[in-house]
Amino acid sequence: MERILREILSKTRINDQQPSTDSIEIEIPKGEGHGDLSTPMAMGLARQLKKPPKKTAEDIVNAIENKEIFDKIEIAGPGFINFVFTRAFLCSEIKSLLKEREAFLTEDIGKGKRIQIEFVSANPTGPMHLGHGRGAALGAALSNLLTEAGYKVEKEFYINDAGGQVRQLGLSVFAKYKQLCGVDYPFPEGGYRGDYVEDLARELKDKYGDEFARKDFDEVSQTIIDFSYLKMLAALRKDLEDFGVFFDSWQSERELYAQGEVVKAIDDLRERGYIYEEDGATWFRSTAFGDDKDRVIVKKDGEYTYFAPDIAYHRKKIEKGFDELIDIWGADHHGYIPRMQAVIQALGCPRDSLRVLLVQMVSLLKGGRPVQMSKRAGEFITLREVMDDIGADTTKFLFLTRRPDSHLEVDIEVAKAQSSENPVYYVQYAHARINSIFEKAGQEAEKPQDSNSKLNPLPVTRYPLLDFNGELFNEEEMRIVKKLLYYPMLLKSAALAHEPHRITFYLQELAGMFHPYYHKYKVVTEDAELSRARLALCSAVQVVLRHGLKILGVEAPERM
RNA sequence: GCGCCUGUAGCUCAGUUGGAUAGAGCAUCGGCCUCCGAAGCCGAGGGUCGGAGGUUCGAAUCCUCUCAGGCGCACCA
Repeated sequence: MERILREILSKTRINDQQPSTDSIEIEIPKGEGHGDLSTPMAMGLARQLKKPPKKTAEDIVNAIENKEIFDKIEIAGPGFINFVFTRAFLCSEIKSLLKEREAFLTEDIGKGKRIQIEFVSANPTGPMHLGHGRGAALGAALSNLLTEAGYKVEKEFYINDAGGQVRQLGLSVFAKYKQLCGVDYPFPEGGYRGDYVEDLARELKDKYGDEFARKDFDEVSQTIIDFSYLKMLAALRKDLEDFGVFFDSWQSERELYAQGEVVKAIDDLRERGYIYEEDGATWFRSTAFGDDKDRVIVKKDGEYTYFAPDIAYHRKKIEKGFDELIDIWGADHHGYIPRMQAVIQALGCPRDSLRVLLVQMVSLLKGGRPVQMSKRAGEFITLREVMDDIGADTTKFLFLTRRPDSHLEVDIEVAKAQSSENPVYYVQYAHARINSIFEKAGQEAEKPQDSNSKLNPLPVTRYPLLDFNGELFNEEEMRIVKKLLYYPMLLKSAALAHEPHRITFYLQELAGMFHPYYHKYKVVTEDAELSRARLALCSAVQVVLRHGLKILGVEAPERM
């Protein structure tokens, strides 16, 4: 309905000026009594035209040609124009929804533009914590959202398999392995201490026996490191899949080195004039694009800094020809944004072709007490544990009911206690409930009817009920109708803002309208025509719930 | 010291990119299953939007200052 209103408004001429389609703001009024949709456009226009807002609003209203779909158009407050649609129009929109489904719910704002989203990218040196889970839930939901909005999305995981981290893992496993072989060996400073390190050592011994017991780490480091990190990577992947998160592409850091991408990237920047040597090191002039200081990419000792492969990595992303890049990082990396955007600009791309979304940390509580989350200490709660405790759907929903940049506290005890009354079930329950309404309707339809029943004898869940009489809708039903018709607007704004959590809230609101309605009115009644109308509404609610849940990556169960 | 994020109901959080009278879920209290699913419904209480100025038709939202918490400020990854 927003689309149609926008079209109508864009055709109005005020003082020979035609407002551009994009400049027209259309809002969902907060409270009732301000129309079904409203626009503050007169207030903005009034300033330009130097006329009173109310007068401008009148001019706009007078310029509207096609008024049949409106029941009422009011000018209110300082100059809002409030639109009330006719029941017939709203119902015809619901019919379109039932008929066109996804096509009705979504709008192609992406126009096939290609976006790459890189997220999680957890080091393969240990299990994922809740912060990774938050990033995973967000990245997956965002890519679903943007896909629905008409973008071509690629999901990528960057594997840090080249640096000191995986070496540290290898060293830790090696130390444990030696100990298992009965050889005294010091555990590395700052090594990884989790139980999984011992598990890896044991698996290593199972596979290779005492083969490495008398060797130095340097002699066998590659084998040990590869063995360890590949196992960890496989575990990460399994956890992510069980969490319902899948990637299209896995980019290895090592591969960037092996294929000469790192050297190429530095050469490229050098040609563009952003590389210089000083104090025996090689620097990238990131200050040219607003960074605090220039950054070293090759150290005095000839080693690359971590930043070098990151440059190569992002250069490769650009080469792949994406229209927009999105990186989802933990908030503790926010200091890298300026230098990464400097890279993008140095390579000739506009600054905002890379958008970095920060996911704030998740602090974990257990019965009100903070849990230390250090890998060193070896005690931390993993995404896997939480998932196993309260379920993947609940966990995802939990993350997606928060803005990504809000600091999130999760009390694991509370989460467990609430798992059976979690908001996710509230939404899923509405979906399942509608399903059982249709089962009931199906049974009723199969019963031998004595007289004039017009219930559709077909399996009603599979076929949209296009033939219903919207005149029969009561006030509550009309409110649900409008709520459903707001969904496409919401989806669009969520996609533009890159904020999937808006969908989560919408779904709770929609379910929050459906459940009371269900309690108050019977859907399947003696009155066949009324039943058809109500079933149509239920079907529409279900279509929207299913669509929203799908974007969030949460199951829409038929039964619970 | 500098930078980024966050301060909204007892708790956890939304607030449509500056819109109209600030919302939800938990928690608390009181009710509802012969009736399409009680993972549900109905009702009640609860607020100086951290604080102070400013911008304008209009501010929880934008600007300045300030207080509190978190996180960053490497030739570590």
